[in-house]
Amino acid sequence: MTPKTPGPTPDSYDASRLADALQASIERGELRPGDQLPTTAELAAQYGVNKNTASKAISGLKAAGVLTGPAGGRTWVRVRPPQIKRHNVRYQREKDAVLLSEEERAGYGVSEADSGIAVRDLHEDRYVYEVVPGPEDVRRILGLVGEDQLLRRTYTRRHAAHAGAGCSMSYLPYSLASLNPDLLDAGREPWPGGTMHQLHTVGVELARIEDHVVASMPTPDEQRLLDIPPGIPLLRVRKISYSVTGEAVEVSDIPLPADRTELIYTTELERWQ
Amino acid sequence: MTPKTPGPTPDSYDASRLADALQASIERGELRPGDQLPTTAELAAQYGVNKNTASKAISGLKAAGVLTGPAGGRTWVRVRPPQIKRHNVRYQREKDAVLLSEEERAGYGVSEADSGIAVRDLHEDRYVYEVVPGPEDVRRILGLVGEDQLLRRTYTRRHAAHAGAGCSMSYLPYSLASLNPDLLDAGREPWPGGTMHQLHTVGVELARIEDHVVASMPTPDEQRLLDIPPGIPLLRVRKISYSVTGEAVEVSDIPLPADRTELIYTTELERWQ
DNA sequence: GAGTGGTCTAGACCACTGT
DNA sequence: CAGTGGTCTAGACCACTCC
Repeated sequence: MTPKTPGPTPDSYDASRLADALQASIERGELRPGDQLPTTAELAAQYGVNKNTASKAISGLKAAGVLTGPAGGRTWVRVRPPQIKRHNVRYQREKDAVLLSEEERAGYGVSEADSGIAVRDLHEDRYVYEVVPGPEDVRRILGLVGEDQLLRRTYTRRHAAHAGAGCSMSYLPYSLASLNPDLLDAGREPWPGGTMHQLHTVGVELARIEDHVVASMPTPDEQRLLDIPPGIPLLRVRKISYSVTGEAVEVSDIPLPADRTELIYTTELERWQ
Repeated sequence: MTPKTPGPTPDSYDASRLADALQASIERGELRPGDQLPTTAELAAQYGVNKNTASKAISGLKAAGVLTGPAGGRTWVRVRPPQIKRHNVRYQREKDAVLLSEEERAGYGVSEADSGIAVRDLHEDRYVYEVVPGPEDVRRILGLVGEDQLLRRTYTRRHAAHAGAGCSMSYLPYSLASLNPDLLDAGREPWPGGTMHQLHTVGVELARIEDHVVASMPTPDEQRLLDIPPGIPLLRVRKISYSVTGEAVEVSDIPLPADRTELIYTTELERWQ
């Protein structure tokens, strides 16, 4: 309708203006989670821009996790996943639980602790055990040399309602894990009591856990696996467990979608005097 | 040269192929950090695509932090900023330092600890002190009610060589900070010994520090302030300090560019028996 | 002022979804 | 099958930098 002024408008382009308008419309509640959007052609006509520009605005909002929908299908407002908090005090709790009875330990697992999806929700679990050389940086941390092998345990948990997924990858020195044949059997998962209890069965007590936290964008594979939109960063936690004798005995890599994760680390300080 | 087949090629578009080719060229060392790239027109001719498509590939790599350069100016390979590690054991060290002499404390500051840029590098510091009501969530954490005010201290550190910047924002209850008039004077920064020593001067000893870590994309303002490319996530650390009497006495918000930051949190576990 | 990066329109096409 | 989202080309234009 209005005559188009081609070229960029400083600090505010047609595409970003359309995106802002749509996002405001969502925040006002005119568009609710699950609602379908008009087609790109309709939006283009409605806002007086080219179909191409409307498409760019839509794909930007999809990347930001505001909208979702398959290419070729309709677009709708994304249902925001529930927030999850991951607190390091659970490391001490998990250690305390190791010495309890099996019933009391039930419900605990590498699964619950590391995937970031609560057990009470409907979900589908999957465990894959492999004996591999493993990545070089993990080998160095665990002090492996020559032909030493690693037991890699990949765990994925998928929500029944497509509301996201979680996963973790754990590395143990094969020489350590093989001391207890049960530890090599994926069929025995979920192991009651988690990794700390598994290590206990081969005579290892943990003294210290380090979390190394970085963030980066997900790879296309991770987008598929974790069911996250592109444009949402991934918090990557590398958990390294040290035994009381000082050596690293387990490395876990845990990718956590940043749009639903808060990490909380408490550091206790020694009192003066 | 080759006839173009329009439309998307599944899993690999012309734009992303060009981007991959350029990135591979950088990794092979043919293009070194600081080197200028051909113009978009030259790239388009060279790779047999439209100028428009070449532009899209370039802007994607700029967002990813691989390339950089102003709009309207030439594009060059970005110099990767040095990696920085931020370890929670420094909280205990900072507490230990509070009781030392002033000379021994020198070099310590809210600055060094929180900005993520080492003091030995050339830099320019800037402190802004304000008395404000502050955001609602911070007020709740610090237990403020009614007309209570906050002292907000904004600190920014900028590298001399344009190789990045750091910043942090600290909130103290005004009623607490005003017990020592020196704490209200931005001219006295950098304060030798950091925030923990400042709190010591008003009779507060810290017992516990919580770091709440999330990640999200930077706002346009933050891109400018922190000198980071869009498309690089931001690790956002909210540090909450608790006194020995159990109440929260300081809140610090520290945004850390994820392309140069690793957070390390050590959790010590109690021994069995 | 020429050169350059970035954005918009217009038209065409593809791979996919499913009112 | 039509409909839809996504991408490519071609041509035009603007704001910016500085070859």
